[in-house]
Formats: sequence, C-alpha cells, structure tokens
Amino acid sequence: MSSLAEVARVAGVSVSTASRVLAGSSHPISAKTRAKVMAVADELGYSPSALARALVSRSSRLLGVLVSDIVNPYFSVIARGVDDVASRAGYVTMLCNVDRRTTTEITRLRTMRDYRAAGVIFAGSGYVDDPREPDLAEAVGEARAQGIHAVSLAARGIGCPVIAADAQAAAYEITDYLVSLGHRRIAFIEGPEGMVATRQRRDGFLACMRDAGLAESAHCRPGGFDYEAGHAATLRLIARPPLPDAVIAANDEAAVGALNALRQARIDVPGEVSVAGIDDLRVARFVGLTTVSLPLYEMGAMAARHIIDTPPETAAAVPAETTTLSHRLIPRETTARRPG
Amino acid sequence: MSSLAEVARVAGVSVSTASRVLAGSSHPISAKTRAKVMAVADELGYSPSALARALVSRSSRLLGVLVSDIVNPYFSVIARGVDDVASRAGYVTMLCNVDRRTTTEITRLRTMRDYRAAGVIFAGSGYVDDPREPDLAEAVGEARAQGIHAVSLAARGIGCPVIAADAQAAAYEITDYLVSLGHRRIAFIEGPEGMVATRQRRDGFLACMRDAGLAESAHCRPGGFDYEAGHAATLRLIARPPLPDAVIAANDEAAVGALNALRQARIDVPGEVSVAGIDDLRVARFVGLTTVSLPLYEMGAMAARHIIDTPPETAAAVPAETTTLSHRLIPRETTARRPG
DNA sequence: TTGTATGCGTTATCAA
DNA sequence: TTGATAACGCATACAA
Repeated sequence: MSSLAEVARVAGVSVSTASRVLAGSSHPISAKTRAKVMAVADELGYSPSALARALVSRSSRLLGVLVSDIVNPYFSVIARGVDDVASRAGYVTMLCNVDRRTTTEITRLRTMRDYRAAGVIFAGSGYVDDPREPDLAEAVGEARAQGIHAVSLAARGIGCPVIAADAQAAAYEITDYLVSLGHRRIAFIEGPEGMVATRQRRDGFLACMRDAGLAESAHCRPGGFDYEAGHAATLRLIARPPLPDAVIAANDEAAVGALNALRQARIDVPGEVSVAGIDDLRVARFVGLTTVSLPLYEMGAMAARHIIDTPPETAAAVPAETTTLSHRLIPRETTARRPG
Repeated sequence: MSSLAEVARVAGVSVSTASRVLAGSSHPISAKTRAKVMAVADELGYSPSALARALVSRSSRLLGVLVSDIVNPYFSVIARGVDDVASRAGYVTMLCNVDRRTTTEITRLRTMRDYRAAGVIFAGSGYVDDPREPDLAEAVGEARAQGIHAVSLAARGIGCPVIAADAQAAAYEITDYLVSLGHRRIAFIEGPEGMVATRQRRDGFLACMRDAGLAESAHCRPGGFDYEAGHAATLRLIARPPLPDAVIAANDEAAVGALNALRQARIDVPGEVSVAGIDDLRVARFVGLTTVSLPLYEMGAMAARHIIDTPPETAAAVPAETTTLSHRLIPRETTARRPG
C-alpha cells in the first residue's frame, strides 16, 4: 500500500535515499538516515513493488516451468527441484500445465514473456515429427533474443540448451541388467504413442536386446505412462501365453500397473516374471520396484540455477548444447536371477 | 523488446490509440487504425508488458498457491485445480513449497504481496496451537487490506475465507461405512503429529466409534501421511495380535502402505482385514482402495475462481466464512462385509 | 475517433 | 552523503 515516496516523505528524505537504503544499495548512506528510513518503512509496512522493480530493471525474478501435468509425479519432482533453487535465490516459480500440447506451450511461453520472466523451463518431451515444433522453436528464439532464458529438460529441437538424462541409455541399462540376470524373453511396455520419450526408451530397450543377440525375443507392446496402461498391457500379455521372463515398462507407474496385474493373476514376481521400470519415483521405492533412477529433481534444480546464474543479456548467446546428467540402476525386489 | 511507444510510432498513431486497440479497450477506434496498429504490432513482435500493466492497474493477474510439497499428490491435485481456472482466465499461478513451515508461509506471502498478486491460496492445514499462526494471520490481514485476496483450503484461523471439505465428517463417514459392514475392532492410523488435519480426521473416527458404541474397540496409532508411515504402523499392528477387523488410515497413501504391509504378511484383504483411506487420490483408484473422495481439485478451482471473480477493492471486506464442499464415500475392493 | 498529459513505484544518472 | 529528475511501459482522464 505504502510506496517508496510515502516512506521517503514520512522519513523526511528523498525517494532516492529511501530507495538506496531499502533496496540495499552499496551507495554510502549515513547510519542515522538509514536507521530512520528503515524504521519508517517498517512502521508503514512498506512492501517494495517487485513489479516496478522488474519494470525498471527490465527483467523479473520470475521463473516459468512448463509441465505436462503437475499431478504426474515425474513433473512434480521436477517442479520441486526448480522451486527449491528458485525460492532460495529470491525467485518465484510460475507453474503452467500444458497437457502435452505444443500450441499451449507456445501460448504459455508468450505469457511468460509478457511477465519478462528470467527464464522458462520446458519439462515435457514433445512429439516425434511434431508439426508445431518449428513454431515453438521460433517463439523460443524470440524470447531468447529478448533476454529470456530457455531450457529444455528433454531432447527437443527448439533451439535452447538441454539438461536431461539419457533416457535411451537408461532403458538400455535396465534391459542389460535383466539380461545379465538371465532373462531372455522380455516384453517392453511402451509409453504413449508418438512421444519422443516413448521412442527413446523403446530404442534403448531394442538396442540392448539386439546387442545381446536377443532381438528375436524382444517384444514391444503399446502402453502408456500410467498405472492403468501398464495394467492393461500386462493383462493382454497374460492372455497370450507364453509369459515373458520379464516385463519392462517405459516408466515406473506403468511398471507398478504391470506388477499388480501379474500378482492379481497369481503370477509370482519375481519368481516367475521379473518387472522393472524407469524413473525411480517414490512409488517405485515403496513397492520395491527395480528401476533406473533419473535425476529429475536435479534436472529442474540445475535448469533453474542456470537461468538464475546467467545474465539475461547473454540469453541468446547460450549455446543450445546438451548437458547429460547421469542415471543409476536401482536393483530392488521385483527382479531375480533366472537359473542358466 | 518492442514497446507500445514503438508500435505507435511505426503505426503513426499516439500511444493511447495503440494502447486502446492492443489492450482491447472498449473505446471506439476506427477500423482502419485498428488494423494498422494490429499489423504493426504483429510485425514488430510486440509483447505487452504484463509488469507495466500490473503496475498501472495496481493489481496483477498473478495467483499464488502455497502448498506443503508439490510432490505430494494431495497438493498437486489442488494446484492443478488452481492452475486450470487461472490459466483459462489469463492468470498465471505462482507456486510455493512451504514444507509445512508457518514462517515460510509468511515469507512467501510477503513475496506474493511484492508482486501484487491478485490473491494467494493456502493449501496446507497448519498445526494445532501453532505459535506463529497469529503472525500469519496478521500478514494475511495486511495483504487483504492491500487488496490481495486470501483463501485457505483448510480450517485455519488466519482471518480469511475457507473453502474446504469437512475432513472430520469424511473420517466419520468412512468409519461409519466400515461399522455398517460389521467391523468392530478398528485401528486408525493417524497423520503426522500436531497437524490440524491429523486431529480432524482422528476426531471424526473417534466420534463415529463412540456413536456406534464402539469406543472400546477404537484404536488410534501414530502414523503419517505417506506410504512408509502406513506400512510401518501396520507392521506394528501385526506384531501385536489380535488383528483388528479393519484399518483406516488418515489418508490414501498411508492406507496403501497398510494394504501392502498386510498382504506381504499374507493377511487377506479384505478377507481378514478391511482397509480404507481418505482423499481418493489416483493411487486409491488404482489399487481399488475404499476411501472418501475429497474435492481437492474443486477446492483449488473454486478458490481461484473466487479470487478472479472478486474485485481487489473488496478483498478486505470478504467475510472469513467457511464454504464446505461435499465429500463422497467410494466403496471399492479393500473392504468387505463381516458376517454378523 | 484521436491525442495529450499524468501517474503507477522503482532504479539510475547526474548534480549538489 | 543527499536530492532532483529521467526513464521503464502502460492505462486513462481529459481535451480536441
């Protein structure tokens, strides 16, 4: 309510002086006036307008994060990583759910631009051959030219740096682990059709199976990223014997869905069939699911840190390089060794 | 990058005219100049500064939501409700994780105030006898006096309207359902110690048991709101026979933890022991958990709607009333009738 | 229908 | 060490 002008007036100093003490400037100020101004500000309940500050400094302490759906734990962990470093640095994170729609991403990016956000983080993975991706790339280019940082948390051709895990390598590694355990016939429950993330994970699986000389016993099945999809796909698997030695799902939720389907059908896991996922979400730890841990939290945190630590002027100059964060195999109780 | 002044200059009109067409004012404008201005704006890639707009209009289209932890599905569903109505109305939601710390809530509220947020939504429940609650209430009062709306999504004495479900009634109802199914000895796994939400849910359970003349067979056990807490509490229950007829957990996650503990111990659910939760999160549907559906999404949505639809001037005048949204019993497969 | 002038709350430049 | 004053980008009351 009370402005700098008001504080200055009551304290009997000029706005500039008031600004200097309240904004924590390095400009020399006498101890007496400083104390006076602080006292008045406190008394009046002065709250500096971040809006005015951002307006004059031409860049706000606002950080945008675009997720598909915050209810999806994959994204909420990322958002948490973003917000933790953002809030610690005095930034505020703006959350946008885009429901995997590229056009929505473009719209929301525009909004972030209107607020002169310090940067925006794209958490989702995009689609294979997305016809709107060039439009997004263009919008990202404009934003960056304007001093707004952009970071993608998945491999995507939108012309900005990428901070991500190597999902394909992660899928390869979990597959390799199952193979090393002696599994041969392995079913892979894919993610939602058309997504880049879906393709990467499947490709990792297939590459490993090929390298192991097991191409013939690699079985990809349509699925999705949620419990129900994993459950349904597994039910179909059960309906058509023979059962595979192991089931790998494209992510943890689907893997838990698979696990439940198997156990409900009284199929012993890991006795008869092993089950594994990818992501290492909380639910994976809870049910003892073997998986690959992806540095989701760290991706969000690192992206935020990059934006906060890099001056806006250089936003356009940041190379669109990929920083790959490492994943880690997490063997738990849903997988077991198969006798030779 | 390009400002209204620039657009006006290039289009050969005054800033006011440019503003009128670009801000969608109702002020009459000739079709020709309107077209001209729009064309120039488009060509220059004009992006209106939401910051400047907010500064001059003294209120932004920013909506703050304070959650304990966005990774907790209880809160991410609320956040989704908020963001859906916010974004549809052209607002942006600012997300803050406060980790159940009242002091952090105060700090973040201040930040929202600095951004002249249209309103802030408190999603968490607070503590019983929280010594900092008065401070929060004071900060909320200041914010409201300044035209910033505040809404709490849980019964809390912080001097603002409350939009919430009746958690106690919900707990009562799920208990009543189990009683009606013929259960007598019922264990209740409580939430985190000291939280208001914990107390409400337990009180609802106890009230029902008392009303049913079953006070003697009501057993409250310390627990928590996550899988692990429910699991651990149930393990302790198993270790000290006799087993109860049913286990009610303070929320769904803990209930799923209980469910797993029971099944791992080869105790048939619902054959030997029934299990129920509260909240109706996705995981509950997936595992077939009997629970009470709380209108989390709707609470967030309604709070956002209230803030957006109520003019800032009247923020301080909004009565601190409680709007109670209805819950609904969701019987599923983890509960069964006990023979008389 | 269009333009002029003023103010929103800050910061920064330049004097004093 | 302090103070005018000019932006920052926009909306609006008031004129024309």
